[in-house]
Amino acid sequence: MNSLDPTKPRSRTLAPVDVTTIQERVYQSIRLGLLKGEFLPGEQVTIRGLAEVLGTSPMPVREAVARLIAERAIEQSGPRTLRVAPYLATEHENYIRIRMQLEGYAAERAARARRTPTLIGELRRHNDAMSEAVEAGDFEAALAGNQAFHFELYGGAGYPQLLDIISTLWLRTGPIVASARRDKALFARLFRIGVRIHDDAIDAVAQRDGEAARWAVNLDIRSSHLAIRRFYKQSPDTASK
Amino acid sequence: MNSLDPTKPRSRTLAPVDVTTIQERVYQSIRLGLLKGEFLPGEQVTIRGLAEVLGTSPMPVREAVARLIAERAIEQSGPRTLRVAPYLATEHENYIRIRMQLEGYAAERAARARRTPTLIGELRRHNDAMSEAVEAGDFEAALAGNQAFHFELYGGAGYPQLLDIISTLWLRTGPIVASARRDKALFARLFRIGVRIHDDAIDAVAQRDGEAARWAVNLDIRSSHLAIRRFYKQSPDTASK
DNA sequence: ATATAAGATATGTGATCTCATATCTGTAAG
DNA sequence: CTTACAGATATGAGATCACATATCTTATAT
Repeated sequence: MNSLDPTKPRSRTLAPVDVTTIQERVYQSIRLGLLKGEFLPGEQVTIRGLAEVLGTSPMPVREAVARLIAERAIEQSGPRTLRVAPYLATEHENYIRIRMQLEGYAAERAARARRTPTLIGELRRHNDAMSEAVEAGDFEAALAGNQAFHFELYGGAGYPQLLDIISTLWLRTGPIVASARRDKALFARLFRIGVRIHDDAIDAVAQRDGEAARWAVNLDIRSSHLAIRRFYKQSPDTASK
Repeated sequence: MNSLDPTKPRSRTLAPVDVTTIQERVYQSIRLGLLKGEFLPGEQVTIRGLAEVLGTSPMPVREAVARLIAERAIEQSGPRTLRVAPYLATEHENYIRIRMQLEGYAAERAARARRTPTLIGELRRHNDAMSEAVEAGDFEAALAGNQAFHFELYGGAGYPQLLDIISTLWLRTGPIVASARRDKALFARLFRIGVRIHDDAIDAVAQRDGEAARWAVNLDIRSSHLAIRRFYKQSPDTASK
């Protein structure tokens, strides 16, 4: 009563098939694209266009876009027009302040949490990867490393709900940060500073100093914000339009 | 060249028609229902069912629901099943902590902001309305008054983005708080305490004491949380199921 | 009376079609 | 060469249809 059980076909090496909905995969795909900087702030998108690029029909894209609109990553700029959230100086500054509150809190909690040893190892790993990527000029990898570092840290706080909210904030600021990588020099400088601040954050976690961890993260966010602001000040053409 | 301009028909008393999309109105309607406690935590909903109640086709509801899923107000509990976010003790506790951070911050900023005089008047008005509603036993109005008070206060901080995030958090905890009103006694007690704490918050704003405002709001959230937790502990049948 | 299986129903997902209208394109007039 | 207008195109919104399958009903057999 094993290979003859009709309810469970005899096991072959068939890999389990992906049963997630198309809508879900479309959503994740666009989300990743936003975080990787494959969209410019303010860039117009169309449902049919995305559907064609992703190789599906408009239907699943519509619902994925609806979700992204709810997360304020995409917005309706007119009666029949969708665009990636544009860069608006004061609005962005507001998001930065909120991020400092939330991510600072997450870092503080992570530093004071239990299982810091493994966490520290992971943080070091991500930061090293980021550092190497920056020196190698691989900005895409540096961006990914930076993101991995932050979410590893915040994940250490131990509540998924907080991570979830923070990630939607990254979704909004993602295209803005990522598009600034076109200024190679600025980006390299920004990331080198980032690596050093991350080291401070790691030390803070190692010493279980919540206050210092919060401070380091806030410095990281703030310094990144200043660089971004300068970038958009000198080339405002990619802004709202 | 006034009443003969064909581009602008001569003005009558015709009220401008509502041009918002059905989807948007459906979304707002469900959202309000969630905040007013017209849905129980964990309650199953169907797209076709909502469409019928709202008098539209399933299409607009689908996208509205997609948005609410992104906001974690509705979730998919199975392959083809949607439900209002259920009450889960630890998850709810996490949201409470996040709310204390964010709403405390908003209150602090509001207290330190400029135009406090008019703000204080509005806050008093909402709190009085809430108080009267509680004594009259009109819990729906009390709930609305409480909500109005909080958002008036947070709005005083002066950034819409923060208000936006807080409101999605209320959307998640809304059905949980609202459904607890079935215990009349508990609810009355909870709200009487709330009114007093609001008074403290108003005083803090009047004295521009940011720290005190944060403290008052956090106390309000915490005390509400404790009451809710007790309610669900004594009647866990309405929980996740 | 209970348990099992077959049939019916309900439901989210996806595709396709229609529609009103905003936007683009090209041509002709000034 | 510029401008204005008409036609064509593109786009989001909504409706309808189709489908796979989970869930509920019902009937039958033990």
